[in-house]
Amino acid sequence: MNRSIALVDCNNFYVSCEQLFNPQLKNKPVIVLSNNDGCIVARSEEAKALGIKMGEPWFQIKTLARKYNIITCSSNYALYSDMSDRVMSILSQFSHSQEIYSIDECFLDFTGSCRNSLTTYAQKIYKCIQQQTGLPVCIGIGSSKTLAKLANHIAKKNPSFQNVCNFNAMKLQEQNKWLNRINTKNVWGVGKQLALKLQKTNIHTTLDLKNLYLRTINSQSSVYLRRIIYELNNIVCFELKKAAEPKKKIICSRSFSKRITDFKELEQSITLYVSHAAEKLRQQNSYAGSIHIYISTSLFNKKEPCYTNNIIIPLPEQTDNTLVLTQFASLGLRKIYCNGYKYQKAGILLSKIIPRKEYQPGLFNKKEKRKNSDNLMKILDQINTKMGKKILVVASEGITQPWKMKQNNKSPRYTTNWHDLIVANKFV
DNA sequence: ATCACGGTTTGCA
DNA sequence: CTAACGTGCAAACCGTGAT
Repeated sequence: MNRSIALVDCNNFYVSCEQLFNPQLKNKPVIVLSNNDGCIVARSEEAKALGIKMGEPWFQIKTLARKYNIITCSSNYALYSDMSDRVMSILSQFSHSQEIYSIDECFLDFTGSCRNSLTTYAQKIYKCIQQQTGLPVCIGIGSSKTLAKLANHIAKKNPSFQNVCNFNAMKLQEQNKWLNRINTKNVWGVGKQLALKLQKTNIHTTLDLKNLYLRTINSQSSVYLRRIIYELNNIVCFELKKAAEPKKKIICSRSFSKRITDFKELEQSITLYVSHAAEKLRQQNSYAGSIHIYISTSLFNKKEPCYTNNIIIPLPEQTDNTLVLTQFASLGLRKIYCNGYKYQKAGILLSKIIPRKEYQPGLFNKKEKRKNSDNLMKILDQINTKMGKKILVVASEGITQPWKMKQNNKSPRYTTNWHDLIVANKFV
């Protein structure tokens, strides 16, 4: 049976969230910046029209921004993830199967529903999200995830579709006509490099790629590309993932707002990152067997002396204990730290991750010790959940963190923080 | 010749 | 006045030592 898979994607999600709580931003060029106010990660339609590109470094377009009165926001993840939760929760009510793919998009399975009515049903979903959250979304429907993504792309670019594009309600000829207008680099899983490679073999449009189907059996293309081609031909290769699979690696890294030379400050940042990663580790019920620490000077600044170093520390036994992990992290940092450099970035990586239930204690390990550690972490997480994040922290995170990322223009956390809401209201 | 392993690079979103 | 460019993850790739 042909599947009916929908991809729901919020339009310019971060910008739309900002506009929601500050209506003055509507119909204006607005952009949202990445962490540390580094690069552009979201643009309103008006900002796109001015030629501002995704991923561009902010400082490079500063003059342009001033000239056109482009409104610039730092990213406010507390706000975006809360709005995302609301959207996802509403969407979950429309389907028996939902995969949350990213902060602003999810797949819904509609296989089995009546085909003719699915477009109308999607319109209803659109209206419901609009009414209950105020956020605009687009919905693409196709018989595979890859096609759903493409249908969504078409709905986004062509206002005549009124936010919904349903490939499954379209004649094959018409579908192909649309695919022929889309460059391969817009296909899910095809990036800059693969698109270039395809181009060299004279494959330019998504229809070209789709038509490789019959010729692909013994071709040199990778398994991954073949799956994409199958999916374009209505054969499902990527199923919806019901539950998030546990991560095999957990990374936490940040750039600093100012260059760090001091060991103590580097140690603070590393401690913070380890705490964060360990929290994630515990959320997915895993232990890590190894921790990786790395530090580096700026990759872009050619004038300053360059130094990067890293160390991998195998842990004597797998753990999720923040205190144990931070201790090993500090030891590692001491080994790779070199005095006299201006550090721009630090990060940590947890690997050799195993499910907690697969843990095998060493021959001489005391069972109680493990139990105590588990309980301590449980209480730590419970307190931080109940009393607010960061009520309990490891002391070596430091009190003030002068290196913390730059966010010069962050909006209030309207939906998750009373204090922010009160402050916001005073200015209205 | 082949495999497992682990570090490094590449690619994508 | 100057300098300023994000993050997370998996898969592919590649060298090494063991069998």
